[in-house]
Amino acid sequence: MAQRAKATRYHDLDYVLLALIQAHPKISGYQLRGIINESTGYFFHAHLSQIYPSLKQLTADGFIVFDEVAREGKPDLKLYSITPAGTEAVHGWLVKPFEFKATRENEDSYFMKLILMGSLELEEIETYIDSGIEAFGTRARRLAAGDLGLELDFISDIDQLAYQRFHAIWNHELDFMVHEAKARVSWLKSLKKSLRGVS
Amino acid sequence: MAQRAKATRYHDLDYVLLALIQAHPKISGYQLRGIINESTGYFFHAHLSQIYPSLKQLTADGFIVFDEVAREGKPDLKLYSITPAGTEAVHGWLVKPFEFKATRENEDSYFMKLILMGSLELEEIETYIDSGIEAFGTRARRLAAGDLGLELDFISDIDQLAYQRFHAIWNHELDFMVHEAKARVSWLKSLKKSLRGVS
DNA sequence: TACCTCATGTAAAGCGTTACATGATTCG
DNA sequence: CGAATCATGTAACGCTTTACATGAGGTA
Repeated sequence: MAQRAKATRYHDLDYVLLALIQAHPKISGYQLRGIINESTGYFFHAHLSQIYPSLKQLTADGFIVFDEVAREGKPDLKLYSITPAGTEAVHGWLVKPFEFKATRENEDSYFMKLILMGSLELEEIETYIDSGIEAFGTRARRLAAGDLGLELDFISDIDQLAYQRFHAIWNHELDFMVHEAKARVSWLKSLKKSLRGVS
Repeated sequence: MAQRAKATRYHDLDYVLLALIQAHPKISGYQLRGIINESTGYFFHAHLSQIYPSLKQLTADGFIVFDEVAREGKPDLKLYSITPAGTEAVHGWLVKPFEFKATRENEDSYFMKLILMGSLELEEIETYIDSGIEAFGTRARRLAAGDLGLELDFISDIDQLAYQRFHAIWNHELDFMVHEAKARVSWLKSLKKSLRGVS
């Protein structure tokens, strides 16, 4: 029985690295961390101790290759570039329909992925944006309808003033979430227009 | 040499549980999960396998106590209530100045904590809100000034159209982040007014 | 002199998710 | 009849963060 290597499970980090290497060939792991944490750090961040093993794996899988630059008294500098297999892998990830969940991390993943889509076809980007318009629109409608979100029923046995304050804060928070979801929809719509202007 | 127990490190979950038990005495771990995941789930969520050990620890530390309700063929129902020591602990956590960082998780922690502040004094809540107004205001100003945020310098060696698309998306994203930070400031300001109306 | 940046990497500790164990009742 | 909800808890697994190891050069 042929021994097949245990299938590697790729994470967002793997694809983010692949996309960044594609946008900027001959880049080091250290530089990649800089870009991830400075430019996309609000949505996504990674440590070198995650990046190095990931690059190792991606190299072993033939998605990237590196040139080694010897430097005196310092560890060799490894400058990575993407391979055709790597290009295919990122593309596959980018066009794979996004799975929406009602959490902040999930929404941030959506925006992270969008940031990396510059080299796709316009149609592909628009399909992705449309999926976001639908998801955030649905969310805004549900929140506004009170189907989900903040409920105060559980508060009991505390004084009336505290109850009213909880109420004021939670209601306000709910309004804000609705507002935010709506703002995202209109943001995505205006991005679509901008991209049409570019093509 | 007296053997001192290794100091327990408390996490946000511990305080969230404490605050929710305070707002709703005689509550079970299972019910707490429901409240956390349904009402605050967008900002914060927890599994039962985290909640049960946390409640155990909080009980051992004297912050909460429970009544055991026997049920036929089912595990005993444990209904928790907060102790004076527990009340003091949550209060200390709530009034401890919030440490702002430039990540989404950190911002969500800020809003999570705010949600639990209903039983504080108005002044304490306002101090907390003011710290948020300052932090998000500074963030909005910095982003708008281009001091931090998205930089495209790293993109190279790719075709002109892709570059322009990256540019369009990233600039748009930056605008959105500025907008969002400003929206938070005005949201916090209007919350302050609402709370004054309640007192 | 002490610290930060560059540059690669491994090891251990900590935290979060999934799976397991048990079992009654209700809903589709 | 299977799945979900209620209800408590432990164990294993996996991912994330911090610490360690090495070392040059520049800055405060």
